Amino acid sequence: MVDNKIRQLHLTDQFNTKPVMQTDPLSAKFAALADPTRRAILARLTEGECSVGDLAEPFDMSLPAVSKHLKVLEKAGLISRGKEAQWRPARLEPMGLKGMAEWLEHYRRYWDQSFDRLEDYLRKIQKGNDDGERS
Amino acid sequence: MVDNKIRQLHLTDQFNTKPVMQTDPLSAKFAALADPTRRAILARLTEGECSVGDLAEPFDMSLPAVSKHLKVLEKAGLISRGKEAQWRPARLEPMGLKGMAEWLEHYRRYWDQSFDRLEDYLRKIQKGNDDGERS
DNA sequence: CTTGTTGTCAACCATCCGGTTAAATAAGGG
DNA sequence: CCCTTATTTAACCGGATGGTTGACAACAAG
Repeated sequence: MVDNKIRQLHLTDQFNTKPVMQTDPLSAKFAALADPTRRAILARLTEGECSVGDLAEPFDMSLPAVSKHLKVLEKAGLISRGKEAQWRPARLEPMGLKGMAEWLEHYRRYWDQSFDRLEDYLRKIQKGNDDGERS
Repeated sequence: MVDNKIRQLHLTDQFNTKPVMQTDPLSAKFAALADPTRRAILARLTEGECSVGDLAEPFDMSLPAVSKHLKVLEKAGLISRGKEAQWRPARLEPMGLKGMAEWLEHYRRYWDQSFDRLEDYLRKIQKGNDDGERS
């Protein structure tokens, strides 16, 4: 009970980003999009480059929070940041989503092409496959 | 100022699936894929229905861990589970990825179509857009 | 040089996440 | 019945995540 509180005394979040952390690029992209705020930010950026303050305005959320979201998106390669006087405008990184799109494309046949017939087919060969493997 | 935090304590992970937790379906799907193990499980399932034990075998990981991953994938609607004697085989849910594919499709033009020309274009209109908005 | 605006950094906090081990459940087969 | 096999549940642990507040850096303009 008490040890829970003591355990992490001098390691704060920004500090311990260094020790661990080797996320592959694809995971980083998926993780970045697994948050509605960040998806909304991306959507907003399709309308054009935008300052942090303007991005933060529609979200009931502090500025640092938005700043963190932007950092996540940037690390994932989905946006890039500029520097214009005291503004750090964010813009969409056009190729950012390509990796995911390619990954998804690999699975396209499972929903897209005549999937009702395919679904039957899948269940059939699946039955056949692992009946032999287990025992 | 912001009191939208319910903040309950003393709830362990399986138990507190009930109190809070209102993840939208799209976030759940992206989050589910933001883990290489789960993506590998999906890949494996394209080869056919598979038992938990067989799924766990290539990953140096305990059985409960795999079971949890499967639960995440199931909640995200990416797989479904069967019941065959004492086995609970998992199979790919063909329509599971469709939502994400549609979301991504919405951004397709940002990387796909003659993007080098488009990139220029983007930066241009972005500059123009928010010069007027701020100040 | 001071002041206001914009944004980040640092520390903190509660919850979530991905793993563990140990125990419980489910089903089949002597 | 008991035993074995397959899987889930429970409790726990440490790091990651998403938010907060407060301090500070950078720049523009009086």
